[in-house]
Amino acid sequence: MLSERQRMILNAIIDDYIRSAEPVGSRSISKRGDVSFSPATIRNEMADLEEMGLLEQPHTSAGRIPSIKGYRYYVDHLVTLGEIGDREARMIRSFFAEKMTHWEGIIEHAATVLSQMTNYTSIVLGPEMFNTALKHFQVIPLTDNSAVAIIVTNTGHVEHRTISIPEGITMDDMTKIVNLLNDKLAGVPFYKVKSVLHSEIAKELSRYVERFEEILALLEQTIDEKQDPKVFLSGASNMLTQPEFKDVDKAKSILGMLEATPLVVQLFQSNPGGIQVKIGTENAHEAINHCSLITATYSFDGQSLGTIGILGPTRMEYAKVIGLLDYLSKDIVQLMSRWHK
Amino acid sequence: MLSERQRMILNAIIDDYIRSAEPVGSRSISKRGDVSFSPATIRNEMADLEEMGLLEQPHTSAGRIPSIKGYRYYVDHLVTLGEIGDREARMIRSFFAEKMTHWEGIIEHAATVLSQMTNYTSIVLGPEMFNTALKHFQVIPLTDNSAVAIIVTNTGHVEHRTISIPEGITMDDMTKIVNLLNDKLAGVPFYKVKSVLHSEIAKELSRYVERFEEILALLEQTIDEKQDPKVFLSGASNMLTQPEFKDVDKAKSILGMLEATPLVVQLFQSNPGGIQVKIGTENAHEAINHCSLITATYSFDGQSLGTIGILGPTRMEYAKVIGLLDYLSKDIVQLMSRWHK
DNA sequence: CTTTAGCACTCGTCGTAATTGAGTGCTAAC
DNA sequence: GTTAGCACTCAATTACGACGAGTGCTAAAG
Repeated sequence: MLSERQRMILNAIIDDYIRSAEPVGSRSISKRGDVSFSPATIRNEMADLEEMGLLEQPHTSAGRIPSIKGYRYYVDHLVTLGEIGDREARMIRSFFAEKMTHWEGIIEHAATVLSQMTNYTSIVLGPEMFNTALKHFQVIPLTDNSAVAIIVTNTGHVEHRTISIPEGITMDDMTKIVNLLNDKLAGVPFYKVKSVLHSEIAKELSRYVERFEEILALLEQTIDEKQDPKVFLSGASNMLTQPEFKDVDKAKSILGMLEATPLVVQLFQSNPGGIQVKIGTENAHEAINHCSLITATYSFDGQSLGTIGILGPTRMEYAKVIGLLDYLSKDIVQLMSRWHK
Repeated sequence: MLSERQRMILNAIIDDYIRSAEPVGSRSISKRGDVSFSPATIRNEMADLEEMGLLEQPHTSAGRIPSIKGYRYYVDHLVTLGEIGDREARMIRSFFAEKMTHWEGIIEHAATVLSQMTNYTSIVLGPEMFNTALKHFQVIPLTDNSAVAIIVTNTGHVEHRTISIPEGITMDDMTKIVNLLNDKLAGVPFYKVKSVLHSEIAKELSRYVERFEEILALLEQTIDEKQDPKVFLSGASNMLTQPEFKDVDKAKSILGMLEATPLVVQLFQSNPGGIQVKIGTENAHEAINHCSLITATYSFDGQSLGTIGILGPTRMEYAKVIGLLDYLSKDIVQLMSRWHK
């Protein structure tokens, strides 16, 4: 348990360090308005805080910097969400003024705006198909032996793939099957599609169409294909602005990791919804052990539409970022429901 | 005009510099097997080459490095396309073994593979809709007042947008219009869509549907919407491997530029098809004045399907990259035609 | 006339040493 | 419990000399 004074000092140190990126000493804390004790007193408290593991010293004769545990305490107990600044308010307003054409577009654009507002990197994860339901399925012939298959989900998400059509299958057969699938599969969530296909549809289909297995297999594969969620990065170069990554090797390992979609997806796992903060080594990947990741999941009507994450150094402006993310998330949900009212 | 010996020396210097990233001196050239003259002789030639603007000296008492003009000469006259290495051959083979589901996917994946093979950054530009023709247009209702509009081009490219449906428009009217549009617009190239809409369709439509203008305006806007081509980056972090960008600021200005889609699109303008090399200041943007960009446009059936660019330092392995790009481009075209045979 | 050996000169790089100063911990006084 | 004073530590900065790679020029050799 921390005393009131200790909390003030911890707060002051973290604030200072977030601003300056340099170890902060007792003197500079003492000179701030809010903690009016002498450097010596503050030094004593600082030693205590260090013993508790909330602060650390890069070397003797340097000031203190917050430890992971220190940041954790700060985020959990100390941070007060800042007001949205003028500049931010303007950016958000113009964000909502733009015309949006896809779900993904909204989230992506939000991420771009966020990375500009914060000077950190933002990461967007597309929606998981898993929980959504099929709305419409269609095959559009392209040439004699190729076609485009299009899948629309109830959230308005669209997937498409080019498929090649086996020799001897007529477009007519294809259409029959696609129609039947639409009848039977509309509204079925994707995780059930496979079983419904086999239990209800296969038999019925056999009456209408010859060689139905072949076509069905093709379509099943088309609908069911697992794929990594789309990952969209914005402001990755902002990472290079941070003094902690002035060392190219560190920067490279982070940027390199961000380019590997599956690794990024891992970072976002265990997402209980709402806003979540992962600090330093709390993150799933070693490359960002000196970073913090703040994530927000946007859902509408109970279905996750995507996740936005802001990645910065552990010394990141938690108050600002959490505030923005929170604010924006409410606005986005509102926008979506107005759109879908 | 260069003498045979000068060309050999220039070639040797550039090769060396590409390998080592360090200014190369007369001695080290002389010690290579292929140019057996004394350092003094080579120094004389080097001074001449410098006078011609093909080489430059970072400072007195350093070796020479190639100038932009030097690289240009090298690329235009000296470079001999290397054979594809074992490792590369294997990667390309496994690339073609994977199952592809969209056009874009092929090009994107090719870019990923290229960036891994070369350790440079690869940039993919999606196809220009402009030249393609409409294959199919469809509107799929989502809720009472929203729908997904889907556009399929004759190249198998799919675009989609969510639109909101004005109060009082029935799905029935919508369907009628969409059907008519499909009849009339199928095969019409996009740059003509707008005029065809107005000249041929508007009048006919007025017979069927009330409030047709409103719907038509909506759909026109949907189909005609200009948008920047998709830009896809791969291996951007490879940039940080290059010793010339160990300075974080330089790296940041490059990566920052790569994140601005319109700027990247500019870089790719003036693309006559085939393989093109832009060296240093020949590039459209200052941020990559120390980079070279090698681009290849992939077309099939006369229509551009996308462009791949490889971005590296001016000191880049031209022979290897041009060779790979050339090789891959032929394979991709072949794959596409087999797919569409 | 071309090529090459020899040599003085330039200038960036590297390693070492000296200096500086921010910050601490401890002790003793308030 | 708080604070002033002081000795001590250690990273960062600066200064300096040695080193060496590489050049340009001159004069001799082919």
